[in-house]
Amino acid sequence: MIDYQDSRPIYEQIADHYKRLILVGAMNENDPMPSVRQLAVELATNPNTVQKAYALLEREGYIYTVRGKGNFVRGGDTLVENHKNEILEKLVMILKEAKEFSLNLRELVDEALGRIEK
Amino acid sequence: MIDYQDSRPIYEQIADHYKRLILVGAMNENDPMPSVRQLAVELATNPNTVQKAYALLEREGYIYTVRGKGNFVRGGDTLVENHKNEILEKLVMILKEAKEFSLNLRELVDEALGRIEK
DNA sequence: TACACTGTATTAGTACCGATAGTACAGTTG
DNA sequence: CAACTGTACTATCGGTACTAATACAGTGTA
Repeated sequence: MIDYQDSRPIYEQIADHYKRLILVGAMNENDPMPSVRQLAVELATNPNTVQKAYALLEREGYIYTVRGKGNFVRGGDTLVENHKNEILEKLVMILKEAKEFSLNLRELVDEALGRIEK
Repeated sequence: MIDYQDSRPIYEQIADHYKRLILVGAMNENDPMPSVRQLAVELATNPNTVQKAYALLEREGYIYTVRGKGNFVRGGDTLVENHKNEILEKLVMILKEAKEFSLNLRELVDEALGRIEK
């Protein structure tokens, strides 16, 4: 699951992995996350690294923590909605840049969509 | 021109500044760039930092260097075209992610465009 | 209560990056 | 030759990101 060739930090890879599982519906509300220690052993990394990943996920609203018990998946449509907004934000940023340089936004978007459909 | 509050490195800010000037047409083909040493003095920074910015601009095709003479703006439509492609790439990346999570691309794009028009 | 599990906090080591500095080299122009 | 261009290389300093080791703290249960 961890790709050491990948330049992205381990904690980020872990976070993204579970973010994906949750958004896709492979994990549901209140499902327990693996314990910090257990996952650290599995991934042959340090509990702190896992913890950093979990902290990130918590900040972004994907999981919640109960001291002494564990981490659990936070459910609801809010998650999907938040994720959608994240993507929307990025999209707006890029399009704003394009607009600054007088590019034709519609044309740009259509071209992009075209490349994906295939 | 340099914003020390900005977390982005100085050399990147310099590069972006001139990239913008060139793309917008404020600088034209074969216009001379300020000399490395001169610009360093102006910006109260180090010649090496400016050089790093110029090296970046050269790698990306925005300027060309003539040993002993200086750096000059590389012109032509290629630049605008390249920049457009850069943006297009980013756009495709984001939309691909959105698609993975079964988001409605058209809807997403329209929402983004809507936010910009204002 | 004791133990085994959970997460939390602190500190330390390592590595990398950005910026600066100094110095030396090389081509161009007048 | 002098004064300007860019180029190359090395060294250093400071900050920050990442990971690790270790100790601390809450929860649940036999």
